[in-house]
Amino acid sequence: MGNDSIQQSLKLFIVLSRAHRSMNDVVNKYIAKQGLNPTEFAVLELLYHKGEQPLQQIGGKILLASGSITYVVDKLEQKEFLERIACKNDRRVTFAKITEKGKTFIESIFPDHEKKIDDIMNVLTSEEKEMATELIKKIGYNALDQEQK
Amino acid sequence: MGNDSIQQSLKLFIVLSRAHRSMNDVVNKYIAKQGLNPTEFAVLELLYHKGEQPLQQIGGKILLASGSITYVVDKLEQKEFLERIACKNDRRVTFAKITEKGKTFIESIFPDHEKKIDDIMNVLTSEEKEMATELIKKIGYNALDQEQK
DNA sequence: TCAAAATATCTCGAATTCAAATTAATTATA
DNA sequence: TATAATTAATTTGAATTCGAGATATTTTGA
Repeated sequence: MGNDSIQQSLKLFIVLSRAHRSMNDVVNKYIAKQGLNPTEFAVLELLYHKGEQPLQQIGGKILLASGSITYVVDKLEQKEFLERIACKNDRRVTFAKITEKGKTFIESIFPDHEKKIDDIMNVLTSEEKEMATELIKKIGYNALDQEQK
Repeated sequence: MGNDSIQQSLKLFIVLSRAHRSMNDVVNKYIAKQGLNPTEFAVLELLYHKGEQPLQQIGGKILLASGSITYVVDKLEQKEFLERIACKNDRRVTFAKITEKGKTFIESIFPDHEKKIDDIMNVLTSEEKEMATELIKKIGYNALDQEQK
């Protein structure tokens, strides 16, 4: 009945939470082994794939508070994986740009990173992955809607 | 091909991550409105449903480092939602036990909390929820296995 | 055109989380 | 027993993350 439906929902909530945690633990463990924390990796990946970005936009894309960006970018700059570049037109803005050293680094770890994720997901058939993606997407969009309210 | 399969896996990974985030944002926002942080809520819920627990076991069940437990339990004790009780047999151990005030509090917010989750999940039919649960469970277990390696 | 208000961006300090060190108890063995 | 080694539990301090404030720019309207 209506009550069963709630129980189903709660169970799905818990299962999704646990899966996400386990999944992330695997990925983060590998990233940590490379000497990065998950946020640093996310920023570096973004700069590698999308090119140089204003700090502000980095925050928007990986959903990070602006204060955290300063800190993460500091770290990556110390490691010489990126450089800060002042914007000429707008003195409020600073760009972050991946360095050659950073590029080389990420290219050395990315294949294994993808393999880890594929190893996790390949417990499902191609059709199952398709279906899971669709169902979870619905949940995600609906949650976003609920958030507005 | 093999390459498509990887793309499928990566996509599923991202979709699951985003859904988890949106879902949690909804739930956490409600919890924050009640003056708790997510960890505090998790601890209180555990004590409410499972009875008094040694601090150590709280950490095990909600996957929290022992140092974090001390902090969270301090907070909840200040709010008078739980009390520390020394163990008689083993002087190393401290129990956390929910107080009447804590019980009353959680009973006042739990129905709405469950409703939020149900609202999110009910974008799926009962059959879809069943299927999503099974698929995600597989992913979660497999990730746990990968973690061992 | 200039001043005030609104907007955008970044950094600093507070809050949260975690890892390492500390303390206590148990077990093994001399 | 008594001592040392192992195991268990907690707290302290460091690392990370976030929210509020400081600074720079743009826009509005007098």
